[in-house]
Amino acid sequence: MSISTASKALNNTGRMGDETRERVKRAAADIGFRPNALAKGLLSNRTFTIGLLTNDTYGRFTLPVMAGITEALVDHGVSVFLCTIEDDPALGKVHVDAMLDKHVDGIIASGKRIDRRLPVDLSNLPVPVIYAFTEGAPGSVTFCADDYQGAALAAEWLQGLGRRRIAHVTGPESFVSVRERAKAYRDLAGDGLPVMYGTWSEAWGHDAVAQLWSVTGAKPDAIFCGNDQIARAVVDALRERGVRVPEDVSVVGFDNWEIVAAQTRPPLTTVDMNLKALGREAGLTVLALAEGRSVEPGIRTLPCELIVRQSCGGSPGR
Amino acid sequence: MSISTASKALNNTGRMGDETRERVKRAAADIGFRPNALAKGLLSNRTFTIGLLTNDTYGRFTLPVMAGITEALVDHGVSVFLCTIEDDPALGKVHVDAMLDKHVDGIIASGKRIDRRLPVDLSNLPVPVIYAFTEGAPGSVTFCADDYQGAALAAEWLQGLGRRRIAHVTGPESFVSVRERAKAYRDLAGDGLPVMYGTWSEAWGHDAVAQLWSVTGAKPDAIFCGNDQIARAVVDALRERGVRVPEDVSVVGFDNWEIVAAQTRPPLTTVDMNLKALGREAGLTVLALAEGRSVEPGIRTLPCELIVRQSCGGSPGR
DNA sequence: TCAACTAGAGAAAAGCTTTTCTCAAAAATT
DNA sequence: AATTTTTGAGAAAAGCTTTTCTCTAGTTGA
Repeated sequence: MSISTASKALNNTGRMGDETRERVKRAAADIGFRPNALAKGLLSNRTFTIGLLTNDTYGRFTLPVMAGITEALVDHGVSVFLCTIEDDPALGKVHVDAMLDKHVDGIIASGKRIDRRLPVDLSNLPVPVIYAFTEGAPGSVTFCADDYQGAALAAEWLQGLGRRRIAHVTGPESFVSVRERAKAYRDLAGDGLPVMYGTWSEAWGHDAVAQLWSVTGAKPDAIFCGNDQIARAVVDALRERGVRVPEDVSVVGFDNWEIVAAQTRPPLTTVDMNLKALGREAGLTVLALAEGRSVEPGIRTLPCELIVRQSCGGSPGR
Repeated sequence: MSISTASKALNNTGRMGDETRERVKRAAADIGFRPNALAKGLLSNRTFTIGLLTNDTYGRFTLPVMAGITEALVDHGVSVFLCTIEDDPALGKVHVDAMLDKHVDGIIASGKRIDRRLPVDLSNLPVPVIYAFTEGAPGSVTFCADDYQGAALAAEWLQGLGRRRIAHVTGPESFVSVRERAKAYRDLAGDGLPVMYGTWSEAWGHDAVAQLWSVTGAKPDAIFCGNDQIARAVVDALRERGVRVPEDVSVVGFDNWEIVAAQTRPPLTTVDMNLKALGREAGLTVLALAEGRSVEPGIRTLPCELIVRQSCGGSPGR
């Protein structure tokens, strides 16, 4: 039995007797034969391997993205190198070089905010690069969540519940996401209340509540928070003041970070950016590029989703 | 110029004139030549690639371990496939098969508790397997944190601060880690107070405080918690009751999960399991095995470390 | 001046698959 | 029965490096 015949039998290519083909397959199964992906890759220029580059050390955003990528690609036999670079250009280069040496089929760059680049040059690489939840190079394919739509979802939900004096306590104005969310808030629910910019910390959530409740006059009946950590602190601060959530004030978070949103009392109604779906899209896109299919460049915005828990009142159906 | 001469020049092997060697190197640098790792791997049976298998979807434990592995191995040119399998044996097999096809140099299995196996058979694999923060097969190399020592660290710290009535609020007794920590607590500080087993949730932390403060008589002057989430809830519950932390009661957590420990008010003094160091050791060990060096099998226990913040009083120097 | 070495460079094989080409034998056609 | 066609299988090359072996030309010593 020649090697080439065996190869053809296993790949269902070439022409040969059914009996021979079956015999080869059985024998291969018997000895537990596994084709060497290295040899295959050497020949086909496909390694069924991609690299995921990120500077999100905690994995807050990258892990869901990664889960999506893996979910989409595992069926295609693709494995993922995860490379965490801590805003260190040298480390970034080392990892990218290692990935290129290993002939990854493509690279997905990810991060922790959509208006910052990774500290590494990914232009003119011999493999396709796509960006997910990080700023992409001009002319590249970039996936990100629709902050405006997500914030609108929150604002509309609060209004649908009858809330009229809605405050917005959010992160630093330097973030594009913050500005987008604030814009949606102002367009839909910003009736006179100024947006309160701060930091992404619980401390800021406490502070903000203190500020809101220190002034005389009507208090907000809802607070839309820039992320779940702020929302959690807001809920805690309100409770400490004897303000009931959700009876007196509804609170909405952003991110749907289970670990925070579900542990808050009451659990947070919050906006989910669908990072897993984003990862899936990114994975399928990089695969398409790796296979030579052409993909329209540009920024693809994926819709957010409102996860209804108990911090607003209302129920999933409204 | 022949290919073999070039190869020898670049690898500093063979004998040839210095001038020739330099010329080759310069030319290689000029055209940006990168040796193909696939071809190299085909020949040497080393791919400089390892797989990290885990069922810890949130990455709470796996990400620090991964960071350690990467840190230790990136200098050796090793890249890491991260495969998250959600307690799904079929998915596990798919990932392991994909890794074997790609001829990883080794596999590190990790998880979210040290007394559970991953739902996938890693025995009799053609590559070395080592276990980090998950239960290993008999005769394997396993790394884990020293729960007893870590808990002892906490207990001794509290005693050193003059605390005498120390309570222990922890997770489910079914966890080996819980039992180990409770043992250390009882050996060192369990003067009559029963260990309070519960769940790994903030709700349980609140409950436990309610229980402790509902009985008449002397209250604890310190609470050693089984993880940071419980500790956080304990601190919150105490504050809500008007009990001052750390003046009236000292609280110690476990895990040093920054996201929780640092956001708690006051920030938590807590036990760090040094998962990054654990990852480093695991990485170096799997590399050693891949290189054919022999490694003593058994369970390697790495010491924990106390991270002093403000929930106990005291200062890093005591 | 000739023999024996040595230095430097190239040729070839190995590692594992897939694919294309070739070839022999069997089947079908005239 | 002879020729063409089809079928099944093997040989060889390609993909990229490294390593071992071979060979030529130049050098050294007698």
